[in-house]
Amino acid sequence: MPQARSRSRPSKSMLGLDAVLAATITLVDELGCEAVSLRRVAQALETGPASLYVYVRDRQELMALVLDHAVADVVVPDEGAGDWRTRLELLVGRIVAALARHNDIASVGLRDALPGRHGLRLTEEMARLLRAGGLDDDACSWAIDLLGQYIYSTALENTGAPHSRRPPAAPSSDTGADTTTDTATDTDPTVPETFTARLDATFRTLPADRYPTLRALAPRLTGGDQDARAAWKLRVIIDGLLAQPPRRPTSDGNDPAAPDPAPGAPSPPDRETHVTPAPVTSRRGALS
Amino acid sequence: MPQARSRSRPSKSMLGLDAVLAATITLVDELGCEAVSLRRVAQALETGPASLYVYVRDRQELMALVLDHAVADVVVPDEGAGDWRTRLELLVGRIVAALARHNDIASVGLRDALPGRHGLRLTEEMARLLRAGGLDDDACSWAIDLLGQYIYSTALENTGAPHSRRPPAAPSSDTGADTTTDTATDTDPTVPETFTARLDATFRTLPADRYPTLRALAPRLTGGDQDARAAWKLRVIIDGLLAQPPRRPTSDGNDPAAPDPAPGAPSPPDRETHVTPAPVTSRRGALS
DNA sequence: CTGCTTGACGAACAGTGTTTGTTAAGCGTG
DNA sequence: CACGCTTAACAAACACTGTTCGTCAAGCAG
Repeated sequence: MPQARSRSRPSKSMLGLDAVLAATITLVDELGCEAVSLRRVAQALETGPASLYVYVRDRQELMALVLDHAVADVVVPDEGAGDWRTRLELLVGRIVAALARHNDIASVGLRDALPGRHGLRLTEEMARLLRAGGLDDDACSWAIDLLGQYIYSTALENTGAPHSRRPPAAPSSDTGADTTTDTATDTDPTVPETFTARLDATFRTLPADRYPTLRALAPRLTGGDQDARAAWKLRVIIDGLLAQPPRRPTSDGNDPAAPDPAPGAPSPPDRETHVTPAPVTSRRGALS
Repeated sequence: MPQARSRSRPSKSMLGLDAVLAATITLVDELGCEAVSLRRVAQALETGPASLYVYVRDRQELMALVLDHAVADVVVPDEGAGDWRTRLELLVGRIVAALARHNDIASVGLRDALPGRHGLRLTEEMARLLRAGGLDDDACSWAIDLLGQYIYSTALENTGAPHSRRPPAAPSSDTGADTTTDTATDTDPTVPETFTARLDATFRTLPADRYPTLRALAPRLTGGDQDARAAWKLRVIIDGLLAQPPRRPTSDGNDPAAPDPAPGAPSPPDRETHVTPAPVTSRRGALS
C-alpha cells in the first residue's frame, strides 16, 4: 500500500473532484437533475465522459455528492438562537432553503442517496435537538425519518424550475371503459409551463359535482407563500411530536455522556408538555 | 369529428391500454421503476416500442397511469368505520399499503405526476374528512400537501425491493481536503443489499465522538415494524394538525352546498379541541 | 534510467426515449 | 363492391445515455 492519498499532482490539467462537482451543480441548476448526463458534465470540463470515473464511481454517487455539497454551507444555529424548538425550526428551514436553491437536487435524497458528511452532520444536530426537547429514543428516530421526508419533499416542492424538459402529460382515463375525462384536456389558451401551474389548472377545472371539496379548496391548494406553507407544515410536525405520549424515559443499555444540556438554557429532564402542547399559539418558524 | 371512441375493434391483435398497463405494472414489480423501459414493455407484449405510443404519449404518462392504477382498488372507508379521524387514518393507511405493494411506484408521485382519476378521488375524500374534522380551508389545503408527501415517502420507504440494479455507493469525502472517511467503506464480510440495510450499516459504523446521538439511536433509526412506524408518523401529523389554531371559520365567497355532515355522526361545526388534542392516548392507526 | 502508479481520454458497447415513414386492417359511406 | 379514411402496428433510424476497455502521457520511487 503506497499511500492513502497523493500529495501533490500539478500535472498539465488535473481537473479534480471539486471541479467536477462544481460543473455538475451548475448543470443541475440550469437543466435539472434528470437532464444532467456525464457527457454534459465532461463537456463542460472540456474532457471526455470517461475522465469522470476517476473521481466518481457512479452517476448516483456523483449526484449524492452534489446533494451533500448543497447542504454543506448550512450552519447549525447556536445556543443564542433560542430554545430547542426554535433552533430546530431554524435548522430545518435552512436545510430546505439550501436544497431548494439548487433546482430539484432534493429528488436525489428522496430516492437512493445515503447521507453524506454534511447530511450526517445536520441529522446529528436534528437528533440532538429532538432529544433536548425531551423526546424518547423511539420518537427521536421516527421523527428524524419524518423530518427527512418533510425536508426533501418540501425542498422539491419549493423549486421554481421545471422538473423536466417537456411538461408531463396528465393521465386522463384509466381502464378505457370511460368516456369522460376528469383531468383538464388542455383547451386553455395558455398552456402552463411549471408543474405547480399545471397542478393548479387541474384542480381549478375539476367538475364540481364529483369533487366539491377540491374545487372549493382549489385556490388555496397550490397558491400562497411557499415559505409560510413550509413553516406551517413544520410547525404541524413538531406540534404533533410534542403531542405524543412518552413511552419510557430513554431506558437503554448505554448512556453516552449526557446529551449536552445546552448551558444557555437548561433543558428540562422531563418534557413539560405532552398532552397540552403549551403556548403553541404564535411561534414563528422563521424560515431562512 | 366522427366519434369520441371507436366502438369495437376486434382486429387481429389490438393490445389495448389495459394490456400495456398490466405489462408495465408487472415489470415495475419485478425490476423497479427505473429499469422499466418502453422496449421491455413492448417486448413483454411481443411488439415494438413504437406501438406503445398509440396509447401513451410519454414514458412519464405511462408511469403516471401505472401510479394511478396502483391506487384504483383502494376503497374509501364508509361512515361505519368511525369518526373522521379514524376514517382518515384508515384511508391513508390503505393508500400507502396499495402503493407499497408495487415496488417503488410511489417515486413517480413524488416527482412529476399529476394526480389521475383515482388519485383525485382519494384526495377529495381526504379533503372532505379534514374539513369534517373542523379544519379551516387553509389548513385543509396545506394538510393535503403534507399528507401527500407522507403517503408517497412512506410508501417508498416501505418498499422491500431494491431501488435500482446495483446498490448506490456512499459518498465518502466532499472537498477532498479531508483524510477521514465518515461513511463506512465496505470492509464488512457481508455487503448489505437493500437500501435500508445499507443505511443501517452507515448509522451503526458512525464514529461515536462526532455523532453521539445518531450512534445512540442507530438501532432504532431504521429498524422496527414498518407499519407501526408509518401509523405513528401519521398520528403525529394529525395531532399536529389538530394543534393548529383555526384562523377563521372558512369565510370564503362561495359556499358550495354544506360539506356533507355525515348523517351517521353529526360533525361538529366548531372543533372541540385545538389546543388540547383530546384523548390522543391510544388511538390505533390500523394500517391495512 | 527503469518501473509503476495515476489520471486523461478515444472508442466502443449495450442500451434508452422518441420520431418518422410505411403498411395493413377495419370502418362508414357513396 | 370499391372508395376514402382513420387507426393500430411496427421497422428503422436518430440522438442520446451510462459505463467499460485499452491506450497513452506525466510524474514519482527505486
